[in-house]
Amino acid sequence: MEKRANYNTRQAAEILDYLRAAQGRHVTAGEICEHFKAHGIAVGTTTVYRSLERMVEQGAVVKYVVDGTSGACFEYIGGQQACEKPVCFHCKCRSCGRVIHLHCDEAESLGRHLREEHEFEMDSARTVFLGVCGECRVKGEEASEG
Amino acid sequence: MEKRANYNTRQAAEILDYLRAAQGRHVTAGEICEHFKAHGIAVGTTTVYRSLERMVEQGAVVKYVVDGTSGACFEYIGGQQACEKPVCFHCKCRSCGRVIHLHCDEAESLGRHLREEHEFEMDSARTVFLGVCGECRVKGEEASEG
DNA sequence: TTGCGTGCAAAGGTTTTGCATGGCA
DNA sequence: TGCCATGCAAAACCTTTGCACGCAA
Repeated sequence: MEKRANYNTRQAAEILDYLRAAQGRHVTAGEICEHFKAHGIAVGTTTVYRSLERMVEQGAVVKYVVDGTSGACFEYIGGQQACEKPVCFHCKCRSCGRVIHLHCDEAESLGRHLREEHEFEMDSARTVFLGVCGECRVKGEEASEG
Repeated sequence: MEKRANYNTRQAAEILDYLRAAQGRHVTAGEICEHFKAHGIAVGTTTVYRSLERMVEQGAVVKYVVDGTSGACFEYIGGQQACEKPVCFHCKCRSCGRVIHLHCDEAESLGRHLREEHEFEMDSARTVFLGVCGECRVKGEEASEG
């Protein structure tokens, strides 16, 4: 289905492994690089950035910017697109990292609106709504981070 | 009450002027610096960043981080009340990279829906709808892969 | 051979920090 | 006088680019 993924190189596999193991957490490119360095895993910085970029393009990974100064965050969502529903949105809590899956009409109608009124074709599989979930809001764990 | 705003310095006034004049548009710190330089207005880079930071703290300005590599965007909202109305949404074309800014009801109602039905408080300032813009769609530059 | 992924080193851009100066209450 | 904003220069960071090498088809 997908164009041949580049996950068959050792480096890409390492990156994906790390991403999978960290699922539910925010991971920056820098963090991955440090991890590799600390564990003697030979994967260069450039490769991390370029591989991540490809994975995002291919939809296996999503990228978002939580804070302009701490680097972009990446998250593996590769297997999550196996929803029967045609449209699936993801809401990610940036406090606890949990991802909520949505199949609601409102999101779909937003997509329709964007397409019809703004000529923008939203890619639901790759769009992540960032925010804070109910639990974390109650706990007031939101705190800081500009 | 309102801690004395730092708008009484010439520099802060210049920044605010620029921000007001650009209302409805997103402005980066770098853009402001360049503008000052181009017009012979003496305001240093450090001051721009620090003033912007204060204005954000004081609520006169909002800061968006749409893309980690192009600098944060700022927008003057000084006169507006701290209402439930999300300020702005962003649609990013992953073909040409352009970012479309939205202030539409549909996006707001999605935010409301998420809050009421899914207990999810979407952070509009950091959520980016990924997709393809009209122009690129027409050009068919997007290519398959999906 | 050809194409793609890799990696080092260096560049590019944004934002922050250190330290001293200047203005206003 | 005291506090805060300012500004220059340099540093710190994150990310991208140029160029050459190696591996797999």
